[in-house]
Amino acid sequence: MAVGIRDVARAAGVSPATVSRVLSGTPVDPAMRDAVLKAVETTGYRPNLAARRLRSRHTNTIGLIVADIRNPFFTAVSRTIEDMANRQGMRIILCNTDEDPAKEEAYLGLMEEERVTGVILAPARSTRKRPPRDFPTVLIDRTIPGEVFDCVVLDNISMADALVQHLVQRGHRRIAGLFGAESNTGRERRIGFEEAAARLGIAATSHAVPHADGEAAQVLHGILAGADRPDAIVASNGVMLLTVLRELRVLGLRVPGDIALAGFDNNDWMEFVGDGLTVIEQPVDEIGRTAMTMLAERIAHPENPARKVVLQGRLIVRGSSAAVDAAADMEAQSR
Amino acid sequence: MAVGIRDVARAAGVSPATVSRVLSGTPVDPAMRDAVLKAVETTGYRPNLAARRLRSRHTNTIGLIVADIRNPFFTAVSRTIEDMANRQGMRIILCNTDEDPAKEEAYLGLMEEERVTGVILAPARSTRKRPPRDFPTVLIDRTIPGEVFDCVVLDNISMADALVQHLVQRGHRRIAGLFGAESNTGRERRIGFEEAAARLGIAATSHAVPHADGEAAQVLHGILAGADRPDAIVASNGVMLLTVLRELRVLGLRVPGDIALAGFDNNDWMEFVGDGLTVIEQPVDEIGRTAMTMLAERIAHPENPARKVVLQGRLIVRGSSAAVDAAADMEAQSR
DNA sequence: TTTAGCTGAGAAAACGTTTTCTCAGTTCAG
DNA sequence: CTGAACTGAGAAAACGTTTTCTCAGCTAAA
Repeated sequence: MAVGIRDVARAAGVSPATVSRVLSGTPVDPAMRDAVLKAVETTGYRPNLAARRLRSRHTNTIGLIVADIRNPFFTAVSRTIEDMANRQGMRIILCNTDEDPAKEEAYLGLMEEERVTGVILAPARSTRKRPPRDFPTVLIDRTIPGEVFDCVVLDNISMADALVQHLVQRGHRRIAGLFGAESNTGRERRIGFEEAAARLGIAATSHAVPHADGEAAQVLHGILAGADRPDAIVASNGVMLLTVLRELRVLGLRVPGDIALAGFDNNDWMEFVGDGLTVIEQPVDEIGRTAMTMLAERIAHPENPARKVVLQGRLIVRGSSAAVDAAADMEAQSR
Repeated sequence: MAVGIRDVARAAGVSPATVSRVLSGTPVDPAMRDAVLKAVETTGYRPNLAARRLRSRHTNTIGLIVADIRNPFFTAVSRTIEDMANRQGMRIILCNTDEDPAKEEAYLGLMEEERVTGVILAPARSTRKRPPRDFPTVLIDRTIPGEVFDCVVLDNISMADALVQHLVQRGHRRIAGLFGAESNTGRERRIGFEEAAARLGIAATSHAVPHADGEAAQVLHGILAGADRPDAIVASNGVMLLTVLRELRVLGLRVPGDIALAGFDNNDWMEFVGDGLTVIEQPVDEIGRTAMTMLAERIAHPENPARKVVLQGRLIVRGSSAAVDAAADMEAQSR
């Protein structure tokens, strides 16, 4: 029933080894080559990848482990990675951890059983220590505290700083920042936020927002309904930004009329809420490409020291006074 | 170096076959069982999935082929599918076709080489004929014209109808519909749109919008800048909806003040643009679950006739007059 | 007690490739 | 012209499992 390499060999009048050689590009007598290719055609032969992987000991498979593919940041990075992998004849196995270290652990174990060529991992928030594995790994989005690892991350401190700077430039003086406390990403953004506020001498307060959605709204309610309401909010990630929007609507506050709002991660709809949301856009494409490249280099040179690549994001200014800001920027620069 | 099943067998003082039996749950003497499990522990044994797949002839892998994982509809469905698959000990291979039939074809070929257990496929727009494959397949989102196949799709006609009905109920009388002409999904939604308009006796015009983004904007411009501008627009999918929003902003038209806008596919940000966008929400979770279930049934009963499952969406009414509508609905129902 | 049937575990085959080994036929230097 | 080195393709081994085969030791029926 199923046609194997020996059937092709028989049809072409050669040995299975020769068929294998033709298929893998090893130089072979042209006449034989043609006969084999024709036999492949007529028999409808399809190589069995499981057998190939078992014998050849490379799987051409990379594992991609993220918290949740529905997070647009991960979606975008995944897409770039899948594209690159496909072009290199590689397969992607996609895994969602839901920020659960146990699930992450289970998937990493699975990757070992798959004998993957490598793994690109966005660690769960609370991952503390990465047990050494048998495969090369590149971290994206987050690092693991105290561990030196190949990773490609955003320059969170600078980007948060840029956001504050922008808001101050727009005239805001009472800025509240909402940050996740459990990931290094959230912590770094908070540092950048606080440093910028201190440097610019404004009254900014940063808050650690619990991950549970209900609690986040509660914290937020306290901030917004309090005595001196901030005139601008910085949200540390996409989920938080939506939570803020929801709470603002509950309180009947308009953006940007009553309060300004800025955040991280750009999405195609952001130009349409209010007068447009100002955000830091992550270089998702570059992150994906860099991760794949680093993985390839790690595979080629297992003994090289770990590298940390820190990429810059892009401030996307939106809103009614965008033109004004641009003018101010130019003026500032010409000085 | 690498520890195999024979190493475990040696450590446990049993034969490799027994180790295999323990691991696969075949009943085995409890004492031996414990010895094997301990040996697995101490040796750090990890089964080699390639070998297991080769010998056992099932891969526990399902292929998931979509146009673009960045489309939130596919993202959501993928997530559900990955979850279910994981729970059943199955792996997912993710493929993006970019609506390119050649890429789709290549990926289907790849799935054969992987000897996948089955495939869940969202056909490319222009896929006309599906060559028979060696694996069970379930289609999602779109069908293939003239082919009878297991598939799970939205009741596009009814849903488009519901959208028109809703807009008319809100007092709109000149509705323009924008539909993709190349997919059966777009065509069905157009039919529902036109049927509803005819039945309700309103002046609705439906347009086939080319896929290329530039052209779409151009067509749209013609519609919106024309003599009698429609008072409501129905966008057949998420991409088109964003194109409309963009064009409306270019023309300085406000939603819903100057013109109403409704569409397909619900997203978490839609409550924040204008007074909220009214859409048909697809039952993404149910689509994913159904697809997986159908795949399992197809595998169990290869000879059963193909089934087409048509699911209903949910009309999510948003916007300033939502309360008014709800009242109107209740009144209508009490009659 | 004898023996037919059953049970459970080890031995060996099998899965479909790639890779190593081998060897006949060539080439080329001395 | 001889023989050493090379070339290219077939034969056979190997990859790490699961499954089939086999057989010793039991159980239970006659």
